[in-house]
Amino acid sequence: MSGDTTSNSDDDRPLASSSPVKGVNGHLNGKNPDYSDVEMDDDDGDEDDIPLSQTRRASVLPPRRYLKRKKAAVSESSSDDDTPLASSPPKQSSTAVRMPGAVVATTVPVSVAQRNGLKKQVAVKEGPSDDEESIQTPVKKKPPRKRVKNEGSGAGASKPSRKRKVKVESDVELSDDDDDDKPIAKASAKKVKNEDTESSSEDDKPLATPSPQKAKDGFGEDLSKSKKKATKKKVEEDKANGKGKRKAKKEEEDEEVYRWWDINIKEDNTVKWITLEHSGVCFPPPYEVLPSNVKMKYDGKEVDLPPASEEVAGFYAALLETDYAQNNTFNKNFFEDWKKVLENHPPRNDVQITSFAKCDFRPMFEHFEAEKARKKAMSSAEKKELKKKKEETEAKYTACLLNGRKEKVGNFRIEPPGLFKGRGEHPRTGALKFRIRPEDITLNIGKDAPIPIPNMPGKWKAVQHDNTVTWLATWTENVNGNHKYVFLAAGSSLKGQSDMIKFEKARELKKHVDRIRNNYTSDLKSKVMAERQRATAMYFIDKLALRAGNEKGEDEADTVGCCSLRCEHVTLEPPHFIIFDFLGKDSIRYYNRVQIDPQVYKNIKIFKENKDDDDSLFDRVNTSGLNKHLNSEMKGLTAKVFRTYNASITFQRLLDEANLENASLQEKHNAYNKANRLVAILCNHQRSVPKTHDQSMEKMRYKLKALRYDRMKLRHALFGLDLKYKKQAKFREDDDESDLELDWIATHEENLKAKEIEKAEKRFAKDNEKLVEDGGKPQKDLILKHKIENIEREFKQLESERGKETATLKTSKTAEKIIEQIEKATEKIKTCKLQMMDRDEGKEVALSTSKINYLDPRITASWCKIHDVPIEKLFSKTLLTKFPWALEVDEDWKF
DNA sequence: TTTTGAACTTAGCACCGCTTAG
DNA sequence: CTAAGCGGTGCTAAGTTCAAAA
Repeated sequence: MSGDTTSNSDDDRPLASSSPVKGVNGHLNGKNPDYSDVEMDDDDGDEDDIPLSQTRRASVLPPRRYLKRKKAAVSESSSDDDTPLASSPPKQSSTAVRMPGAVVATTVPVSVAQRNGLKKQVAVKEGPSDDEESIQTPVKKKPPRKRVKNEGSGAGASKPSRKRKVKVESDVELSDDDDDDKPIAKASAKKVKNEDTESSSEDDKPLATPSPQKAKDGFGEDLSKSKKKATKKKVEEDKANGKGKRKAKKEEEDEEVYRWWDINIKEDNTVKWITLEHSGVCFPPPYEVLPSNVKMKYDGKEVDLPPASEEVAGFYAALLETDYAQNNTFNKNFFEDWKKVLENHPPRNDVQITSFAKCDFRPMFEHFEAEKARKKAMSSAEKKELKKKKEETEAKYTACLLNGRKEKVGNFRIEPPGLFKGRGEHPRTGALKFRIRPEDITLNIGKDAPIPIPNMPGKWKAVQHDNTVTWLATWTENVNGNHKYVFLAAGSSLKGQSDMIKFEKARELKKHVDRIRNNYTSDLKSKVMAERQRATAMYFIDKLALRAGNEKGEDEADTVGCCSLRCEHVTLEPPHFIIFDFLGKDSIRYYNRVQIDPQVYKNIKIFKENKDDDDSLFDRVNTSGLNKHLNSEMKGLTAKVFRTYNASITFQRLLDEANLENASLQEKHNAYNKANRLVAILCNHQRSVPKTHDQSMEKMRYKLKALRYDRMKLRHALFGLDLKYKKQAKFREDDDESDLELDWIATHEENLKAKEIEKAEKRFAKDNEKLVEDGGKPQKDLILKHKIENIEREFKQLESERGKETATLKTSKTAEKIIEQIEKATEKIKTCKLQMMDRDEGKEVALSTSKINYLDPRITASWCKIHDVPIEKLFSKTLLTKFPWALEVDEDWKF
């Protein structure tokens, strides 16, 4: 651990971010210390023009950002003195960094008009290539982008999305034709049944399943072909050496496995399916009114709510004991929306509800709790029965028919109504999420497929047949106007294919990454502001795996990513450190202090000059421009590919680096998890510390101490046998024991005694039971008493030995035996310590996110083969079904 | 252009059922 | 056998990306 800063600034690997530690704070601050230094190594004196363009200050900011930031507990650290750069612009910048051409600009707040004038100067000044960009004005008007998506209810029925040009059949055929001589056809809908070998399936391109495959399978090009061969070979091998058997068996269970990965996947798969049949979506059951004795109170009086408003009240009541109920925004939004419902469905007993504070939802809450308890208390048979019923009603929704093959559907259950649970400081959190009806839902389904009947009264909003998209149903959620979709499950071929394409794209980046890095490294010194900023942003995206960072609207939580970073989110610390502190996706805090390239350091300093805290750091960069540029570096490259690439390549490297010669299974597993964890830290995948964490740490600490105690006793006993051992270093008291205070020992021995006694009593009782059962009579109580007395005596003895270096063991042993035990104890202590550290370090790191989304599963699969680890140890069942395409790689496969 | 829309991936958390320690 | 603790899953929010609309 530790590695706070960046021990490894090796150029080509992501900086290990210091774990998401909180505190740290080693900000040296002080006023711009060594500027000279920074300047120094700058061979190109091109600074001057940069700041210039920089000077315009934003100004247009909606004040809210500012306020908001202030609140956001995040940036406490970076108070005034740490940020010498940002705060008082003119003062420093003008003096410290002198830039001839720019003086005017920097010292004087520049108006638009001036800017234009300046621009000219600037351009001239630094060499020929100055371009428009460097001058351009309105830096940062933050687009008051307000997405007023709203009530999706509008009429605008569904025109078959106007997405990418919808390629249609003709197109399909086309691609078919040209790119394959032969194999495609055969490859197409090959259903591999258990024993079905290649040879046989070779020719029976089953027309049964609509020949569709052709359309989309068929990858492209070189790569695909060789790859396919490889896979095939592999399969044969497996069969040969017996693994085949296992596989065959598995497949038997699944009936047919569609091995789409044996077929070439086209990168351009605009057409997603040829035929599609499904049963639509499953609506939640209607609201059931509460028993008449359960009523909320208003101002102490019971309120008789009609179902509609009772339901909403219930949504809130259920959350009474959660943090949501402590959140003012949440309460406000809920109450406002609830009042709207109340207007149309007022209490039947004429209570006027106007004050949130007077509402008492407790009775409802308690009723829910009771219900929960009741459910929990049901016999397991009843539970099973219930579960079975549910499964039956849902059965038809769980799968669909895609190109004639059965595929699992993902989220076929329509989200029940409730209160919107926005994360972080979401302005809309707590708002009422309406019940979705068929009228809200657009279905997407094959032309010839029967149109499903909704399981609640109503008619679909629309039914379309767009085979260029993968969703089965969609609706617009009322709170934020976001679109929701029903997609296939993660294990489906469609998802699998795009997953595989994703990782292949990331692997492709390997071939270009050196070049791209060279390019942006030299762009770090570009005279064009926009390029310089872009290069700097790319540096962060690459080295730190930051997200792209789109602009966000006013009615969303204030979170940022790379492009949307504001000055307040980064603090420079001489000589070459930067501290990031901002809220990212899901309002998860990203805190990282890292050493950065001196040029980047210098750039950031420049970018921050003359800006306010709430001004955009990269005012000339946005995600679409960035991605456009990335795409020009490599086809299909976007910011997120870097995350995938860096996560996977790092993972591969870490695994390769681990020395696992004759390691135990457990050790291998640990090594794997460690690599996984480092990646998770890189990607800042956090989780909230488990509620029981402190407690379980405490337990482990105690256990550790107890182990130390045991070893101490053993040592003492050894000395009792022969003092010569006392001289040997390995039996000397080590630090481990130094914290065994007498107090603690006393308590511990007390505990041990209590346990012993309890055990004795239990055994006594049990023995008696047995005796009675066998027709005998129970032992006398006296026996137990004796036993207990014995124990007491034992512990008296221990007590007398406290603080002394003597010990009597219960059973006398030889020195060898004791030594052996000591060694064992030492080992145990070590393991326990490791376990503790592991647990503690991992308490806020979520491993699963990277496993599911960022780590190429083939890395794991091949690693398992190399190290003979059953993959089930590392991949859960869902992961295994998600990655069937990855499990067959051979062991020399590398990301 | 810039903004909005659409579609798809990525994310953390609550809850549940299965182990596992006791 | 029971309670606790844990990983796995379902849920749905919150991102990214690309392309059409304004």
